[in-house]
Amino acid sequence: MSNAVDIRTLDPVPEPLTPVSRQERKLRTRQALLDAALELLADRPFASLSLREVAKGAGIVPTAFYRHFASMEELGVALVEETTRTLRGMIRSARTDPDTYQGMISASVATVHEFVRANEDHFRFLTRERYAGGPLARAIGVELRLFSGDLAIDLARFAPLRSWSTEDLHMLADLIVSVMLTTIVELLEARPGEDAKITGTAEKRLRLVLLGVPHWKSS
Amino acid sequence: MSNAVDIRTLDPVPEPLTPVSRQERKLRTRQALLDAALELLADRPFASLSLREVAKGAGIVPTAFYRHFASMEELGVALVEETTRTLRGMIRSARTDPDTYQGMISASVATVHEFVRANEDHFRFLTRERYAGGPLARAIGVELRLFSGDLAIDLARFAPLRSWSTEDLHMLADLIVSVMLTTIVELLEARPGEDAKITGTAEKRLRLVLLGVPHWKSS
DNA sequence: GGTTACAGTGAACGACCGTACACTGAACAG
DNA sequence: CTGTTCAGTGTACGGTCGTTCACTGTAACC
Repeated sequence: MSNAVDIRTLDPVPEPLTPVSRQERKLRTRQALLDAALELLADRPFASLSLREVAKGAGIVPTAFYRHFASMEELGVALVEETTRTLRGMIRSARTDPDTYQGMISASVATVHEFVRANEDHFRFLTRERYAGGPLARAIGVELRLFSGDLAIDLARFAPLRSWSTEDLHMLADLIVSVMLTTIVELLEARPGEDAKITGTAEKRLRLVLLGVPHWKSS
Repeated sequence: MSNAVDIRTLDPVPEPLTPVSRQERKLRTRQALLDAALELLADRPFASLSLREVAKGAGIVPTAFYRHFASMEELGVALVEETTRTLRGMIRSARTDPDTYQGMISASVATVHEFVRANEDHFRFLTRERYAGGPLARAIGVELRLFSGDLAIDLARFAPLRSWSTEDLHMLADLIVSVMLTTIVELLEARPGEDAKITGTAEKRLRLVLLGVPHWKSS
C-alpha cells in the first residue's frame, strides 16, 4: 500500500498562483451559483429548485445567495442570458455562406450537433423551460422569435425564395426552427451511439421541407 | 333591487335527485383531485405542485389524498392517462378518410383547433410536461411515438407514399407531429382572435411539407 | 338492526423552505 | 497604517411540506 496522501481530502490550496481580486472572487461565486443551478436542472424544472439547494451546490451559505441575486427568478433570468448566448454562438457559427441546399443543410445540422454535445446543460435548460410556463418561458420564446426572424432574413437572400412574401418566409423559418428544436431534444434524449441516426433524420426532414420550396404557391 | 338570494352563497344541496353510492362519491373526489391539479398546472410545472395544494383545491384534507393516490407521482400518471385519452379522441376524430391533401390538411388542422379549444387544460399539461423531464415526460413521449407510428401507417395508404420506405414514412410522420405540436403550443399561447392566423399558418406549413413529397428521393 | 368497511378529519412530527439580522475577516482606499 | 467595504457566516423566525396516527360518521352488508 502506498503512503501517498489523497489530495482530495486536503483543503484545497487557495488558488496557487492567482491572488484574485475581490470582484474576481465574486464573479466566480456567481458563476458557481449558475453552474450549480444548471447541474441541478438536468432532470427537473427550474420552478422546483430551491434557493438553499443552489447555494449548497455552489458551496456557500443560503443567505450569501442574496449577494448575487435578489431572488431565484433573477438567477433564472441570468441563466436564460447565459444559455441564449450559447444559442447565438451556434447561430453565428451556422451562418456560413452556403452554395447549395444540401451543403447548407448538412453544415447546419452538424453545427447543431456539435453545439448541443458541447453544451448539453444549456440546451437542456432551454428546451425544458421553453414550454414550462412562467416568465422564463416567455423570455426564451422572445429569443427564439428573434432567431426565427434573423433566419427569415437570411432565407430571403436565396434565389428560389427571392419572390416569397415576408409572411411566407417567416412561416418557413418557423418550420425550420421547429425541426431544429425537435432535433435538439432528440439529441438530448438519445442513448449513446444514436447521434448519427438522429442527425441523418434531421437532414432528411430539412431536405423534404426545402424540396417543396420551388413548387410553393402562397395560395 | 331584487330580493333574490344569491344561490352561490348557499351550501349546495347534496345532489338533489341522486342518492350517490359510496364508490360514486369516491370517484367524484378522485376526479376533483385530478381537476384541481390540472387547474393548478395552468402556469406551473407538475413538479412544483404540492400534495396539500391539490388536496385543498379538491376540497379535502391533505391526509385524505392517500385514499386515492399513493403519491403525487401516481396522480401524475393518472393525469397522463386522462389527457392522452383526449389526445386519442382527437386522433380518432381526425382520421376521416380524406380525398385530397388539401382536404386532409384543413380537416386535420380544424380538428386540432377544435380539440385544443375544448380541452385547453389537457393540452397545456401535455405540452408542458412533454419536455419537463422525469417519468411523466417519458410516458408522454411513449404516447406520442405510438401516435406517430399510427400516422405513418395511415400515410402509407396514400398513393404518392406507397413506395416510401417505412423509415422515410416515420420521418414524415414525425415531421407532421412536430408541426402539429408547434401549432398546439401556439394556440395555447395565443391572445384571443389570433386563432385563424395560427391555423392558417399551420395549414401552410403542412402544405409546404407535403409539396415536397412527390419529389422525394430517399438517398 | 347490528356490524363492518372506509372516505374523510384533525392534531402532531420532523424536514425543508425563504428571509431577517447581527457578525467576521480579508481585500481595498486613503 | 487605518478605517471602510462587503462577500460570506451563523442563528433564528414563521411557514409549508409529506406523512403518521387515532378518530368519526355513514353507506353497505348479513
